[in-house]
Amino acid sequence: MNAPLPRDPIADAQRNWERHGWGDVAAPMAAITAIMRTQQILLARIEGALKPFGLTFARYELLALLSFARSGALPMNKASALLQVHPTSVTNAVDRLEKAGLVVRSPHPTDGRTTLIELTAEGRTLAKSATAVLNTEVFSQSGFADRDVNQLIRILGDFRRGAGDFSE
Amino acid sequence: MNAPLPRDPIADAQRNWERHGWGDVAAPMAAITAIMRTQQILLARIEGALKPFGLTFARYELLALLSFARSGALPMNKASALLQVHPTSVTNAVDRLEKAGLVVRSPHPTDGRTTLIELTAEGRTLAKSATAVLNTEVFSQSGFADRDVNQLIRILGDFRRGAGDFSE
DNA sequence: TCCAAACCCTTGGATGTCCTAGTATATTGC
DNA sequence: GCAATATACTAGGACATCCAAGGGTTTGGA
Repeated sequence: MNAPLPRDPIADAQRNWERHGWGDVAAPMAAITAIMRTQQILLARIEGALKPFGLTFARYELLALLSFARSGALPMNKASALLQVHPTSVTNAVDRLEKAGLVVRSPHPTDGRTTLIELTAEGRTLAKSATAVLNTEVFSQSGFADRDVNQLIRILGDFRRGAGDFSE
Repeated sequence: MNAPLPRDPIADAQRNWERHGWGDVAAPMAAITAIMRTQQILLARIEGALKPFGLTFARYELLALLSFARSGALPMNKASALLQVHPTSVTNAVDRLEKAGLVVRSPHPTDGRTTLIELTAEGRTLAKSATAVLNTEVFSQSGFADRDVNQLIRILGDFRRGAGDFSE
């Protein structure tokens, strides 16, 4: 989009932190800010790749999750837990996916409180195509060295475990 | 919020990718998904720490940026470039900060197109307090090991440079 | 048995991000 | 000098996320 900046703004921020007497937390501040910016860049790439399918990342994630479920269906609360987003975000995504004919809501057979989300044939097909494009256009050219990918998986895995995401 | 999941959902996704014949991109997919989730966790912590100040992270970042500017003022387009967000996002943040009396818009002395954002005394004080809290409550207990922090800075720095953020 | 507590999903509201367009001001080039 | 192009900011709209609250369904203990 924009021309590259002459200097790394996050490295500058780190120097500012040090200069103002917060040297002991300047590095974690910089790491966290870098994660924020990296997420923003990656999300933009992903959304760009999904746009031709009329999907956003949030909706794609839900489709992909369903496509890996044995029956192609999951309770909404389970989807919320696995995607680690607020239940209302799932409601929102399902509303739009349903309107697009990619999923259907159906009542849970034994628990009246629960709603199942089910992939339609069209939804399953679209998920497959979108995954192929994401894989070839985004994930296969992530811009991370192979060694670094494994480092990231390990470091962020430790972090997420520490944050209480999973106990494994 | 929620109880920890029994297993890491991202590791599961990685296995699903491999099982479906996308083994060559399963690792980058997992790393990218982990970045997304980590960002979400960190953002929630930061927003929580800033809430008592009536600030969001977006608004805090702008205040912090201004507080490091020599004159305590910056053109909006410069802020947009340094924070690496869309100009309309800066407009939005400035609207709210101005309404809260933390910054003021003023015309650029020589360029009629440009608007300067300037910290008020109150804004400068609040930025200082908020920074202190963020440092002690979030950055100093990031949950990353020191070694990992440096790894992250290096890996994500390489990535951002490769993505065209800066040329340095 | 029966009511309170727990759980599930949805609605409505606040924010943030981006995109597209529109208005105003500068710069460029002929 | 003036028209065409580039820049800067803002208005309006689409989406996503979270929180708070409300209504229906289950569960569990008195």
